[in-house]
Amino acid sequence: MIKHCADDLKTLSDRVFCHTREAIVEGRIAPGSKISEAELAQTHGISRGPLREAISQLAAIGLIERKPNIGARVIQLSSAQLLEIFHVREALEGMAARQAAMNMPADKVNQLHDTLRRHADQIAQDADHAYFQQSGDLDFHFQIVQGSANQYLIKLLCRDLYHLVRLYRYQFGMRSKRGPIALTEHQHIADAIARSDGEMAELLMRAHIRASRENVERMLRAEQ
Amino acid sequence: MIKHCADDLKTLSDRVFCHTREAIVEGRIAPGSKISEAELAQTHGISRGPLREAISQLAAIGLIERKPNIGARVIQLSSAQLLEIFHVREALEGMAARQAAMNMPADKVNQLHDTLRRHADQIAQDADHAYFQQSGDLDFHFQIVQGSANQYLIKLLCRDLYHLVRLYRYQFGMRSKRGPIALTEHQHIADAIARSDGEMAELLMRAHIRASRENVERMLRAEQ
DNA sequence: ACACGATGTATTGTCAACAATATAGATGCC
DNA sequence: GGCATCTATATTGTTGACAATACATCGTGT
Repeated sequence: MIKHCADDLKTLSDRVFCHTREAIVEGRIAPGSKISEAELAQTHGISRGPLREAISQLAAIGLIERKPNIGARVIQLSSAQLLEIFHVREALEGMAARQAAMNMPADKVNQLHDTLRRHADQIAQDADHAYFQQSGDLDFHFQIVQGSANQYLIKLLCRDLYHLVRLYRYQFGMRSKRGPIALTEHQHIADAIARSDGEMAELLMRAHIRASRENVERMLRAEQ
Repeated sequence: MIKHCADDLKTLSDRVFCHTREAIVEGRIAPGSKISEAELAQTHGISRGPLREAISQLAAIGLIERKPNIGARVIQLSSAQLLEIFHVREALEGMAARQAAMNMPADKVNQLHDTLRRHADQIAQDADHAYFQQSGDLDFHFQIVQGSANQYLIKLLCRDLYHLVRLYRYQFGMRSKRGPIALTEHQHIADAIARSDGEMAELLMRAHIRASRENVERMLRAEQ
């Protein structure tokens, strides 16, 4: 299970940043809603100084949009933006999978397989695969990105992009039947990494994300 | 020529962010040097409030590192980090070139060719190709990324990564003889985009960045 | 009834003082 | 002499008040 907030957050702005990020991502703060500095400061019991820094950070990772003298709003992903994110993920995570195949140490590969076994169990039990889709999926992707050993890539994906992914899952609230299929794809990717087959790992990862995107596209079309 | 600072920067923190970013990227603030809030605030004639927001933003784009209760330092790119950035660029700009081949409007393609003609002139005149390497090269890459029409990708590259690229060029101060070769590669990429050959555009862009990286690797080896 | 402008209110941007933490230097001890 | 500890200083984190900007309300004229 991923820990989204480090627990050694020393400054107020870091703590509020992290809490507010989770609140946004989990939909407790509605998409598109305005963020009032005074109000948020009061709910957290802090002054506006550190709060504004937290808001800056949230804007930096793209979760809120800020306009000078006007204020900050939680972003509302359009379907176009959603697909953009998928395209970027395809490029970056494809690369991550390739690098992971080359750099991931044996014990981390074992951990990856453990994770997948847990996911298989959960899918067997959980009829509508809610857990897997919301949290387990990202768990897998996280581990691979971490395995790439490219710090810049890790920061890009784990610090910024994945929170947007989490946000859209709440915003669009999609629940496909892809759970079991996705798990199989995950297993094939993990196998390629285990054999240090970077080429194949990238190919499979790209196909996996593309399939996920195409699934979303279908659902978007069906929606209207 | 790229404009790095928008001129409608309404708030103090935005202005100081932009100025300081340029100062760091151009080496006027030494890599690794500590950033004193009081000092910087005084030189800009502002108070520490907005200055701290500017520092947060600089940390968000990765130009400085900040530790709670200790302070902020300008980053000092290790050669390993430099190569990481090249790898990420290869993936992202490869994708950008492919998308640009599909989405770039005709007039923008013409502009791209104009830029390359100007670069050819400059290389013919400027014996050591200083201009081209420092500024012209990024000019070309900027236009292609813009042509991808993927807003998230554009933000990723233009807002964050390119400033790191500019920084390393000052930090490592490399001056290779690749100018003319790079220009040729640029022309081939532009041609592929003009024919809407996305596959080829990506291939050529990746090769171009890879060649650039390998050149840097050679120079790093030669240095020690 | 509608458009435009003035006024008052709410919100954001900025500042200067205060609190908390870390760094540097001096002192004492082994 | 080297090391730990305590103290003084400098730097960062936080706060509440003030200034500037945007928004809503009301009024006026056509």
